[in-house]
Amino acid sequence: MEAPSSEPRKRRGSDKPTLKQVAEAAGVSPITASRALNTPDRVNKETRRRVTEAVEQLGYVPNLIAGSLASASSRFIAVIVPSLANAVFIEVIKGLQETFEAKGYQILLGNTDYDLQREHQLIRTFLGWSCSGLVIAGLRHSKACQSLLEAWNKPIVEIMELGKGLDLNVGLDHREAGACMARHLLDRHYRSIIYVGACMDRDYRASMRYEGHKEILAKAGLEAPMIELDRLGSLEAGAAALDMVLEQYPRTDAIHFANDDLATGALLHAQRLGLGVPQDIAIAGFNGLPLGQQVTPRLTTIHSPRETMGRLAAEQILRRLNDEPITEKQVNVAFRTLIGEST
Amino acid sequence: MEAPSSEPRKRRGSDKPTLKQVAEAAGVSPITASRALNTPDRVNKETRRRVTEAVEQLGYVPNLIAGSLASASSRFIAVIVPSLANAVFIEVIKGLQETFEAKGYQILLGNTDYDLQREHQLIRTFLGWSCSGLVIAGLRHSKACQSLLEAWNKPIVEIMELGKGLDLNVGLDHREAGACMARHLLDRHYRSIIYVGACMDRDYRASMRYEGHKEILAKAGLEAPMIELDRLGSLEAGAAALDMVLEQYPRTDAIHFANDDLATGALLHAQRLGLGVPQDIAIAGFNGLPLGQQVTPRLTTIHSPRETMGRLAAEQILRRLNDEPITEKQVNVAFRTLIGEST
DNA sequence: GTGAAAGCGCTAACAT
DNA sequence: ATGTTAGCGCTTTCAC
Repeated sequence: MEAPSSEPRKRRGSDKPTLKQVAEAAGVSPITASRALNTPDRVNKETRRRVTEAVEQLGYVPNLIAGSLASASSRFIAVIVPSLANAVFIEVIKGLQETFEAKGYQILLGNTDYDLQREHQLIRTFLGWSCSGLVIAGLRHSKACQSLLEAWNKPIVEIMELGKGLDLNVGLDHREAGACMARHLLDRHYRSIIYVGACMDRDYRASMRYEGHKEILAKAGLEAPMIELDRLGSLEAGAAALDMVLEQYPRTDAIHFANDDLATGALLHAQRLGLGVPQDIAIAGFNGLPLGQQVTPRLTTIHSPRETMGRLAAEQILRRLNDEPITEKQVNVAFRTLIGEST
Repeated sequence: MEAPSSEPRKRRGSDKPTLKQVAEAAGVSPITASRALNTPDRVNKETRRRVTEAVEQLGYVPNLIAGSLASASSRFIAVIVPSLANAVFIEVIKGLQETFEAKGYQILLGNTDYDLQREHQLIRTFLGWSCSGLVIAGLRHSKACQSLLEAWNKPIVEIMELGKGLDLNVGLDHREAGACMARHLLDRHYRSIIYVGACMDRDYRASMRYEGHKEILAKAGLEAPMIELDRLGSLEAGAAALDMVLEQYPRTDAIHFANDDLATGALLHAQRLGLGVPQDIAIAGFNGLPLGQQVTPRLTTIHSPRETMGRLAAEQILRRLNDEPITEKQVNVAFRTLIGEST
């Protein structure tokens, strides 16, 4: 028993082994143990062996939090998206995750639910984790967000849409994509073309595509009517949208949907109604999801390289973190038109 | 200018304001500032106001890493899944994410790619972040993993399949699900029934369903042939599988697919081939994805409540973290049979 | 190649 | 309700 003198207070909660204990077991100082684990080349081979052995024997797991505090960097990458319900963002995340994980970075995923307030909150939290970089969907943020990020001198990539942003940018030209599809529909001699979007205040990239669409139709001297659904894109919503179009614009010969979910839903619904696609009505989408390529007729759509976008964004960040030169701060991700039999 | 005496070395890299500076600006001690932010009720209203004001004015963002180190807890939840390519896991993650985010926990997502080695590595890393809890897909882990987790006394939930595991469990009874669909097919008087799975060494839950399927057919005195594809489930793979079945087992009258992707792919392909579903061949799936409910004929399948599973798993962890009683360590998530016109 | 000392920014423990 | 002190476990800085 110890003498009952006034002992200094202690508060180590967990009994997990620390680097200090590993060092003791290996007969070296903590800093050497640290080097043996983090920069093995700068340590004598024999020393290294003894440390590794002590690690094994004690079942030591490095406390990454302590390491991050001491080194003021965390190997976290903040990723902020507006929704997890949308397959598009999921695939982007997949590309990011794979690229970052391979380089030893851990993603911190945040979901704003299309709420700029929430976005700001998330960013504050993530900055608190001393992230090494940030990937965020979209170029539109709240004022507060904007200034928070401007003051933050770590790499930032804004993805999905093309444009000058805070730092780096990887995205596609939605206006041009919309125009591209409109041109295709005109080429096929459709003249009563309607655009159908869903919650375009949130999914404002869909309205960018509509702008491109409208512009092309205007050049051809055509009106560009638009229907906006008040719920997010889904097969069900697409089916409902077709009904609306048939009722409100019975003379329509082609529908340009804001995404493949809507378009495919409409296509399948047309079959249930006994309507011929494209004879009675042509249908086009956007995204190039596998689904649209498996239905008959195959959906005409524009393929957006989502996973690639994630990968490219991650590579840009990694380049910055490794002090490699960045040739272009703005990366225009090409899209590809998939012509099916639905138009 | 200071006297050129031997100053103690300093190393504050970033110039971000610290809690200490906030405290100074507010004219209180750091710990009071800390309390004003973390436990506002334990601080005088006026003091709180001054602190908040200082925070605003300095643009202070709390250093969560330092806080975690000091308090030995991080509000991180580790989530480990075998794949991000599979819609099933995405929806589970969605349920987890929403529930945890609402309570101020941050998910740390790890993807094993069905590699147990990788799983072990991820768990080691995540333990290093002092996670408050862990959610992991599946009951099968490597020996090393198992002992690492047994020694870790924080809440763990193993999800997807039902069974006694390390700690808590939220899952469904795959054997019973497979049996259930087999019974349905027998009720509909199909007798040449084949099971089609994909990479069932990885997706071993599909083979559990096959076991249930086989058992029921055996009771009816029927063989239960099985085809296993060597690539993961997808619409394309389902289409290819249908071709294989037609060639290898031409007398088949029903196919029980391991998942909806395969089943729907086969269903759409049958239409391309001019085969009647279910007259020429019946098709059943598993998962209850929206897709299968939008094709004609609608797919007969079993709906697994994936997002709910995520939510329930999160709630179990939260209960543990809040020291609330856990009534059942094992939660059997009910599935629902969706009878379409494809069988 | 190795080590001693001094912090990283915050909070638990123990006062008052 | 507020303050003082002593860490949390690691890495940086500087010295040998």
